[in-house]
Amino acid sequence: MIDPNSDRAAFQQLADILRDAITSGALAPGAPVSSEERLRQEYMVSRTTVREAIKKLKSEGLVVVEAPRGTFVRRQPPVETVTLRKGDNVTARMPNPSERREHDLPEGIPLLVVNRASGEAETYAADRTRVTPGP
Amino acid sequence: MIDPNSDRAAFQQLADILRDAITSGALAPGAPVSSEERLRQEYMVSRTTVREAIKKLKSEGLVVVEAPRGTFVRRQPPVETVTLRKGDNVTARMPNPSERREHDLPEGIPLLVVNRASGEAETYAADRTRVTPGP
DNA sequence: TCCCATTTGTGCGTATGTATC
DNA sequence: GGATACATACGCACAAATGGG
Repeated sequence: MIDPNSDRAAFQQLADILRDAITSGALAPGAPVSSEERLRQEYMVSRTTVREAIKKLKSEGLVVVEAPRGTFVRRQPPVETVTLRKGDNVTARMPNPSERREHDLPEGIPLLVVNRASGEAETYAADRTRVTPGP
Repeated sequence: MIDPNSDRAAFQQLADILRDAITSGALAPGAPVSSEERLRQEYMVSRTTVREAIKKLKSEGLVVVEAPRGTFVRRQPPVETVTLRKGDNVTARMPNPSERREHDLPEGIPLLVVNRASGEAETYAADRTRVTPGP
């Protein structure tokens, strides 16, 4: 499963395996990912390697870690729509810690920034928001 | 500088210190961040702790690591504008590895996904793109 | 060209704390 | 209370790439 002699790092290979399982649906939203210890045994790597892989998936927004319950495939929350008016624009970036608290954002979820023509900026959790042009 | 007895983890405290330096402008875009070894000595923590802090800032899009040259404060690339038409919508998420390669995205930079009314989806590097409603 | 110091990447082990079950 | 599981933090080692002399 994992080739220590590959030029691709072991933790990357493990992340790839788990990512495939998630995106293919083999691991459904809400499903638990094997514990660090189980993954360590199954793939014959160190716990460090397992944790690096999990951290990668977390940064991609694919899993949430609920210590010490376990690691789970992210569920998709319902999406709300924000409407753009003329002169507005939208960008996205990663939130700072204060913004993460404010929006209750898990790691790996970007912030949608809506800059209104008035000069004010509104921020939204990207996993819960869709932006459309005004009617 | 770093309080080992604080309830805030050491690596978080270090990330906070470096983040402040960057957002305040004390560390300008393009400027090198001290090496892991220097930070380790300066703040009296392990290399693991330093690396956790750097990884945090990377996931926030604040720094780029150019091994083995060093770690640098991110420069802001020029921004291009994408126009939304009626029936389109925009979301954002973190890219998968293939998308990161395709757009040459550093870590910590989200992907802007423009879903056209036609059903096609376009993706853009969030740090180089601004989306506006059509005329 | 070659050597060397620097720096980051990766991986191992270990230990302690804390929250959940 | 005990077992499990994740968070944090320390140590060490080697590889690979860069840059200077």
